[in-house]
Amino acid sequence: MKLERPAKTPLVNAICDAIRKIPRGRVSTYGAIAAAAGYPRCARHVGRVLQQVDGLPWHRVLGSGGRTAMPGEFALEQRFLLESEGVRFRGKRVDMRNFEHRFGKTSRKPSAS
DNA sequence: GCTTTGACTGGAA
DNA sequence: GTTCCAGCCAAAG
Repeated sequence: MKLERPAKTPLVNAICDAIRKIPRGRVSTYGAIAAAAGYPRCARHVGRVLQQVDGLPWHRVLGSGGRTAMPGEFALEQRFLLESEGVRFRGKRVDMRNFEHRFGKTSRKPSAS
């Protein structure tokens, strides 16, 4: 099966790939995805890619600090999907404190400091 | 090739 | 604690 790749540019392709790396039950931020894709200053484009490219877990993508930038209904849809994956919420925001995915970095525990 | 826009970010009110 | 303003960067028209 071929994965849809409407990415005409490496930016879209990189962001698309980065989002696919997010495991289930985990979330990430636009800035983190953009940075993982190689464009740390292009967080805005991450959101644009999510709309252009379908098949991506857009519900796993949040704004900085877990703040959602979307309209109400989309936020509810997103929240429902995340809860289905086991992601907990902290009031109106996602508990990124423990559910933020790290690209390339092994989420190792602070054994020593 | 220039202009407009955008599912963002971070800081200040 | 949340909401508003201004800045950044690349893609689309």
